[in-house]
Amino acid sequence: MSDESPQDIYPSMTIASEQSSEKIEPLKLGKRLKEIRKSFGLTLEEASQKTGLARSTLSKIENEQISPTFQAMQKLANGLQVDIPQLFAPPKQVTATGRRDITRSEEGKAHPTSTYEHELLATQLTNKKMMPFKSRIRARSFDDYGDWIRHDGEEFLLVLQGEINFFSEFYEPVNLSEGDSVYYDANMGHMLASVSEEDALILWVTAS
Amino acid sequence: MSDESPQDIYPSMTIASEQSSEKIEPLKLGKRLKEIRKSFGLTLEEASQKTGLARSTLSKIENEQISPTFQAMQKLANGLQVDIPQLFAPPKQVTATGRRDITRSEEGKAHPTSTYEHELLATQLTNKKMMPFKSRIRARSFDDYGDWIRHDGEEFLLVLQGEINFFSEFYEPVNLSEGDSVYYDANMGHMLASVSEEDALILWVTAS
DNA sequence: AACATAAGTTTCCAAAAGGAAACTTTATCC
DNA sequence: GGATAAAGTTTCCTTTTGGAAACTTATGTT
Repeated sequence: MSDESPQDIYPSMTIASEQSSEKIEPLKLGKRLKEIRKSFGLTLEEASQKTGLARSTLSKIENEQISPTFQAMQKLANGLQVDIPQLFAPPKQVTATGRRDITRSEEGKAHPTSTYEHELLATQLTNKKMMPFKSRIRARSFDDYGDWIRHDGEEFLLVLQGEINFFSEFYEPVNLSEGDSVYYDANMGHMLASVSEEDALILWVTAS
Repeated sequence: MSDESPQDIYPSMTIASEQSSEKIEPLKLGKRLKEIRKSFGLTLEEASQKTGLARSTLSKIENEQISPTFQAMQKLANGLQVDIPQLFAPPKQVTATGRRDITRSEEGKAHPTSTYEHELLATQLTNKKMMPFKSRIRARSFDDYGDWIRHDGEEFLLVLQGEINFFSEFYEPVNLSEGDSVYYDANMGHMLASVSEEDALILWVTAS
């Protein structure tokens, strides 16, 4: 489409390819924490308020002058709303350098079935970690499907328009209206139906 | 154990309204550590040798009399040959089997900054592959940010309301209106600003 | 430029963690 | 059961962390 490839503009984008074998991870927690804080656009003071740790303590952790206690890390994870494991995630290699794909409203790839009508998004990019698409929900009841839908990975779903019933194998059906969302394990049988007369419109994103 | 349905595991899955967002995870690290040590059939003395931590220290950690430092946890993970996230994983179900989390409109965890206002979704589930949240974009120009936002993983973004400018390091800025979406490598510097008078509302999902 | 203000760092001290050894409990002989 | 050895806990003390405030470095603003 209209998007030029980044390489053309910045051909020498340097991606550090750290190919160290199995070493004792230094695990730059401090650096990592700083990244996270910055990515939220927080100052030390703001982070301090959210986590309940002193400004000075955060500074020292970030600069690796001290090693936070478990309790401190709990406060960090809690206050900054990241999973604790995320704090430990080793600095990942960047495989996909500077890519993006824009999909204009109504321009996705259609993919109609009797119950859904999928509009795949960001189809220009392959090998993505996530697969986003919008769907128009035609189904009106459980019976419109043969069986549970079930596949690998996790799924996130947000209602864009209308109102749906979200059925799932291990739970009671739930009613979701515009703006509501669900996150679930897609191996668990699931299924959607529009509640109202109109078709419902939803966005969902899968990752496996 | 295997035919336990999620209801048993998550009996009080509150669909209606999960109010108390102020729960600091208990995360019985001590108990967990003891389990791991026992599962290897190690005594405190042996574990001490493997980890380099004193017998007494291990005992105190297991009995939650002290909270280990990050360094201590590295030694633990290293000596016992488990990765750190595993130390935090709940004892039984390690992966997200048959789980789900519903977030009602406007009920996410607020996370305001001067430029964004994040509403985190599905916060009940940890260790997710994706992290979804809605944001109100306050920023009106590039200058409202100090620098590019940049972090690990990939990001998907959909405009729910309003109109935004999507700036990114290697491309020209793009205008996105309601229904438009972008998928991009989050390591590439990026940044958003609302175009119109009103704040814009977007959904985004990150995966790393 | 000088000034004012905010962000980040360092200092100093109270509080908590880590280690050596003493102590208590549990298991294993006879 | 009593003696013995091993496993685990507690005590005591040193080292390190965490917080308040002082200090230094950036970022405006006039």
